[in-house]
Amino acid sequence: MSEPSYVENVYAVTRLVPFGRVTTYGAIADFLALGSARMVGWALNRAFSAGDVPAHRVVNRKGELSGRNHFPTPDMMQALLENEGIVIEDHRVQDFKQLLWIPANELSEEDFW
DNA sequence: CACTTGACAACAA
DNA sequence: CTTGTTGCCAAGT
Repeated sequence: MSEPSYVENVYAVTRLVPFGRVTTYGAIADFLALGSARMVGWALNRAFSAGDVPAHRVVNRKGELSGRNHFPTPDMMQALLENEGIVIEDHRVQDFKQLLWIPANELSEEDFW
């Protein structure tokens, strides 16, 4: 098997985000301990098209749906999140801090590898 | 090879 | 709220 690229790691972590929860670019970048938040954004850009990656659960550090514009339709991201019970207002996740799921804190690195 | 852009983060003013 | 700065790294021009 090919060695996991940075992009594949981002996909893997994104798939681990629980239903009804969200994570941030920084949280993923911190968990992977390489690259940067920018790389995560770059990777996620292809994520939704690449396969079954719940990219809608990834938001920026303010809880804003910064990537909604990259979905087939800008409304799709919010719709998907609301479908999971997440309340969105003004393109921002309400109770963001509560819903935030940080792999580095909720998950063991060894468990992921 | 040099420069710019990008679903960013974090802080400062 | 906006604007600016620094760090980060790949891809595009």
